[in-house]
Amino acid sequence: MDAPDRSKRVLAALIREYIASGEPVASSLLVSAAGLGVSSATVRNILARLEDEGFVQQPHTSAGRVPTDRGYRFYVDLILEQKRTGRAANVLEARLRSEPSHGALDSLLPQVSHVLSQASRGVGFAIRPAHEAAVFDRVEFVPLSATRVLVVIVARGGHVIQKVIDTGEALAADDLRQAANYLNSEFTGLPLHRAREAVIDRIDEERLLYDALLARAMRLATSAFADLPEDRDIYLEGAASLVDAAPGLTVGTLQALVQLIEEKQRLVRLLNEYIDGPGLTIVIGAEHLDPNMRPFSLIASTYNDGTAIGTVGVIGPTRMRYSRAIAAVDGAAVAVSRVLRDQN
Amino acid sequence: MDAPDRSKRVLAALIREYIASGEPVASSLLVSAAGLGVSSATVRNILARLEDEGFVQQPHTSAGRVPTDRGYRFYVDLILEQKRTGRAANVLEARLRSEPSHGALDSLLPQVSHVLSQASRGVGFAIRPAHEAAVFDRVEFVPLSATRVLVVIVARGGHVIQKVIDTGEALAADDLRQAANYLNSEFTGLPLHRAREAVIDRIDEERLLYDALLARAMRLATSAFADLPEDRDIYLEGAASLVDAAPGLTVGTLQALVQLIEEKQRLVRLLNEYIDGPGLTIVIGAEHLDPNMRPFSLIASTYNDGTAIGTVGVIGPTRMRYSRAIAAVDGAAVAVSRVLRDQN
DNA sequence: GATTAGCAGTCTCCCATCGCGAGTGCTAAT
DNA sequence: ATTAGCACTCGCGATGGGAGACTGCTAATC
Repeated sequence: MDAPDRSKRVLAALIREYIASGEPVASSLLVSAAGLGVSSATVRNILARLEDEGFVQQPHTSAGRVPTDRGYRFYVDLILEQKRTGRAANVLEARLRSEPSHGALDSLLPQVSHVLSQASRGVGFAIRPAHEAAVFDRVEFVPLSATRVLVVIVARGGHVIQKVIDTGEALAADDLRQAANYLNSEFTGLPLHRAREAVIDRIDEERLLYDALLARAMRLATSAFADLPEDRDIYLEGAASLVDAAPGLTVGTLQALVQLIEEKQRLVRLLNEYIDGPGLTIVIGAEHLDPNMRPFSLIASTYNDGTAIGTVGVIGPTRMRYSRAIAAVDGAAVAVSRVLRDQN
Repeated sequence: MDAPDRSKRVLAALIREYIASGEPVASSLLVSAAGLGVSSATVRNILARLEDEGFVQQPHTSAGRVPTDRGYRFYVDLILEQKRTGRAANVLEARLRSEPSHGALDSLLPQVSHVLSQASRGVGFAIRPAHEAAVFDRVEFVPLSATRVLVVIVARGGHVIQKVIDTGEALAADDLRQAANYLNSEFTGLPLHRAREAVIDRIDEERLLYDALLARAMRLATSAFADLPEDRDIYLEGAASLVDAAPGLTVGTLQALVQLIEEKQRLVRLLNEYIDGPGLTIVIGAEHLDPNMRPFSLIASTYNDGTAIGTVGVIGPTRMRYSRAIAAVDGAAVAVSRVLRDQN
């Protein structure tokens, strides 16, 4: 192993070649394609070594080599070392800013998922920050029928959460307005989960017993803040392109994929298992916990709007254009963060 | 053709058999399974005739028969003749009513799509009524930031439509409230599209020039009612089960399917092409306009809440349990309509 | 001691061949 | 009109052989 450097160059070249062609790569092809000044026999020796080490593998004895997931991991780490994220971020940022939109997440994220899907050969996605992290700004009650009320919670940054509650008692529009005013004067600025706790604490205070208005406000607040939908809006595009990669996929795998698209919240759960901090998260093939995801790689990164954290990323076949995809995901995360921060 | 009646019985039996087994049906099997008192040779004669007429077909010379799409059409029409919709509707209705929900569409429709997906071997879906048909009840403006306002339009029946608009001028909470009050007093009870027209008419009236409040209200109303999101909420379940039917499907077909799930609005567009009135719509295999949909059948029906019309239905392989699926879809439409009407 | 040319070996892929079995169509008898 | 009987057809799976693609190994070379 006295020329580990050359080994690495060969491995990288092989992976690039395989990503481009999809065919097992022969030693002779490596010699001509990647201009290393050695013979195919030498390359064969190197490849044999790489195979022992688990970076490549032969579909069958007389075939060329194909990267293993471990090989891809090496390649990805190599890319991460020399990453220059700048370009992609700037291009995307310019594009996002040029949008005739309010620059709100609603218009940003679909575009991001679109761009990401094109950069990889797979599914691009973009997920909103979770409600929990949001900061309570204001609540508004809109009466729908005698006892049903639409609760509109406005979070800092203009993000809106809503749900319908049943009050169990008939409330006049005025009652609702008073309650809203009270809650808005009391709880503004608290993170949502803190606000919920604060409401619960307050309920124990005795003066509630004597103040009907207060009591009503707190009852409303309790059901308004309870069970906020866990759903995080998620934009997703390009699933159809994954079907191209399908030939050779298990039925189970294909189903896992379809379920991921059909019930988007699954994706959120999947990501929660992996992401533990800001920055890039990359999970390659066999590194997946769910066996059905093993034919795929996941590249994700987080953006934040100053308070809350959202996610953007890509799911594609393990044979993915990593270099491009990583730049795109990383760039998208940076671009979205920047656009959002300028907003507030 | 002196015993067309027997032909029909044979055809129906063959289709039932094929739907159950998925295997080409042999003449001998038909004799034993469907108790017609004739020999297999006779059945073969009948089958030869049915094949000439295009109702069945042989995968290859020495195989049993498989129904054609035309055969399925015959079968479906047969079912429709003797349909007794009652049972399924009642079972489902009981189930929907027992829900601890507010009986709102939000909780009704997911359940419907679930039930329908189980009844067929495919995708069950349920679509909300289009906004356009909704009747305007009340509007509410919730300020988000200096110039951004959340518009909440409440339709008769408690259905909520919302969008964010940019007012272009800073408006105080009081301004917004006055505007809302004015709009609510003027336009309540109008169908949404009529309300929009009414606003436009009103703008031409000259007194607007002299009344700042009025002018502001109409400006708000204009952007509030314009470009209401066309998106019709759509609940969909069971896409993964269609993948089972996949072996033998074209890549294009599989992609069409995935796109239908990924971008649900496509389904709405698809349905718009077919549905022209209330009641059952059934499109079988080759009857589809989109070639990629030809491996599938679609069964849909409409429900209505007194004013607006929504859709429920099923998409599955042409080899579908039609009898069960039709009963389920029809029943679901009836059940949803009944539950909704009792609500109002 | 690393590299390389050359060559034998291996394995896939493609094609043709060949029974087997299933189920038909046809014919002749009822 | 129905039916029994039988020859026939065709798909399917197994078998085998030839071509081609790359490799691993050996022995020569720098």
